[in-house]
Amino acid sequence: MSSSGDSMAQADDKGASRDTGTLGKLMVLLDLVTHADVPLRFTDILALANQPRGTLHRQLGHLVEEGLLELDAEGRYAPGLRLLDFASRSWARNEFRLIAAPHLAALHRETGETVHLGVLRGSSIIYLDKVEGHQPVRMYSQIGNASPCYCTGVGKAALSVLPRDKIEELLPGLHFNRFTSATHVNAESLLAEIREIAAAGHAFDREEHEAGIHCVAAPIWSDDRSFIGGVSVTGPAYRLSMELLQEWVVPVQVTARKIMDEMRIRLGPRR
Amino acid sequence: MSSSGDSMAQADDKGASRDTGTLGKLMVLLDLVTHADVPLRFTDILALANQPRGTLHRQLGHLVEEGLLELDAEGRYAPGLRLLDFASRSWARNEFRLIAAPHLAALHRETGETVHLGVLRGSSIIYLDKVEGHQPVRMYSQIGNASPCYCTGVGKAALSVLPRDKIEELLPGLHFNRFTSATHVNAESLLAEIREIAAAGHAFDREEHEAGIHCVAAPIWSDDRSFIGGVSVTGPAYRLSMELLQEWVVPVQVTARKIMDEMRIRLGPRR
DNA sequence: AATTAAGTTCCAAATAGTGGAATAAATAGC
DNA sequence: GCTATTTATTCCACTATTTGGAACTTAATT
Repeated sequence: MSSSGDSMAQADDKGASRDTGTLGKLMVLLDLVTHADVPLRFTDILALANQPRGTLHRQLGHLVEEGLLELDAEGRYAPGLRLLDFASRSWARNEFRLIAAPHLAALHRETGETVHLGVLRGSSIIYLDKVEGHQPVRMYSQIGNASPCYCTGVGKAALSVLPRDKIEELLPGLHFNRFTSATHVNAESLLAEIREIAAAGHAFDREEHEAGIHCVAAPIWSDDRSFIGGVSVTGPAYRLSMELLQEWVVPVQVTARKIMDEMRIRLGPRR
Repeated sequence: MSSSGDSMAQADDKGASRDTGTLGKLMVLLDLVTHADVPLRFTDILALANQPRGTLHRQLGHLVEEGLLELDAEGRYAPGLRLLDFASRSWARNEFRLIAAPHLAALHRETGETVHLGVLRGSSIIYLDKVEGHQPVRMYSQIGNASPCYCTGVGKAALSVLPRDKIEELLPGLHFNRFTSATHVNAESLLAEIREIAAAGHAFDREEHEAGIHCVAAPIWSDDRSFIGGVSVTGPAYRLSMELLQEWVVPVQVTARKIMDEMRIRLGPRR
């Protein structure tokens, strides 16, 4: 549940809003309401969205009518459940996840720790799958979550295989949020580590996103780098010592390799 | 995984499209692409959407740019991963689910079978949670899925507490899809069973949606009936005999009752 | 190389969105 | 219980976006 409230994991570039006309304006609103962690009243949204009252009112009305937002009896707006239906289909059909699933399970068996699969979207990592120990997992608590790329193992691994020009496009747009004392807070230190990761072929996260959580990750990419993600093994710092993290480097890399090999076969080599 | 491909679980009423202007048109497209079970090419969508080429092209472009759809190198459109981020937030914050979760777990412990929690949205049941045995659940395979109301235990239980006028609004819009030989295929037989269910306070599903699957469900509703859902225990027909189903009726009803009581406390009595 | 199909761009006309202001409804204060 | 104040909703002349037919470009096929 904890990491669910990461105050701001920008799902994509912010500033220069994309030119998607009416849709773009509505998506900004949807983002605003879904990223808040309590239902918002009309006036709250009015303040955040700076738009004229009339306009905002109609826009919210449309979003509600489409089931993307829900309006309760007390006049508060919350994310709508239609989003779940869309998402379940998006997830069920995702080819990358389907290919990776058995390899994640194998890695989980080998390490006994939680395994994550993530994809780079804009400057965020979207978690696509998770294999966790023992009890039934509250999956939505992690899957689908967008987390920043600069403070997660998968994120930093992904950045390490991003072409130079794409990195330079992305860096200026980052808003560094100091989650812990170990979080990167500027592009320079991040870039320096990215270079080390690129050379080593694996990334660590030592309590950069969440206190007490360690992680080791390896990147996954398509030949043309149009697709970039990563796989990681995560666990509590007291259990995943530096020695143990080091020990999982190869298994994680091997898993990433196997997934990439299978992608090349199933999705064709060029991409 | 199986029920994930239910060819058509209409997420809401079809025919008379709601008046949500530009957004409505785009949502129809998004629905179209997410409900297909393979990625669609431009021409495929052109045929399904009957819209002019130019218009469709721009609309798809906007959806892609916003991350709601993804366009691969071969020119095929698939659901976008941004949908996952929205959904994970929608799910994580859903109060009904949060309230129900411990009661579902208790029911699972008592019965040892799979427990589902669903909400009525339009003429579909959207599954909000699932507690399943043993191994880590592939949650998205069921959670978030929209299934028809007329052939699921939760769906029929929900209909049984829907006010008369709402039922009559809903029935004509239903498209009965014969999933098995036991599926209701017309409003009359459905309505007759709904009345029995209303009197009894519980619903059975005996292989109406999926062959070999039995289920017993009880409705959950807010005082003003603005919110309607249900809880169910599901399992293979060979194990859940008619006798055993009968035996779970009370536990399922008690669970529903407890959830409703807690909703009244936490969300206020009127709704 | 020619032919067909698939995808992309263009722009005047039609439509839908905008935003300020007025109205209505709900809350709080007296 | 009435008034003041905050909050939410409706209205409509003005403006911006969407529309859709056709022309154009690119890729695949014969």
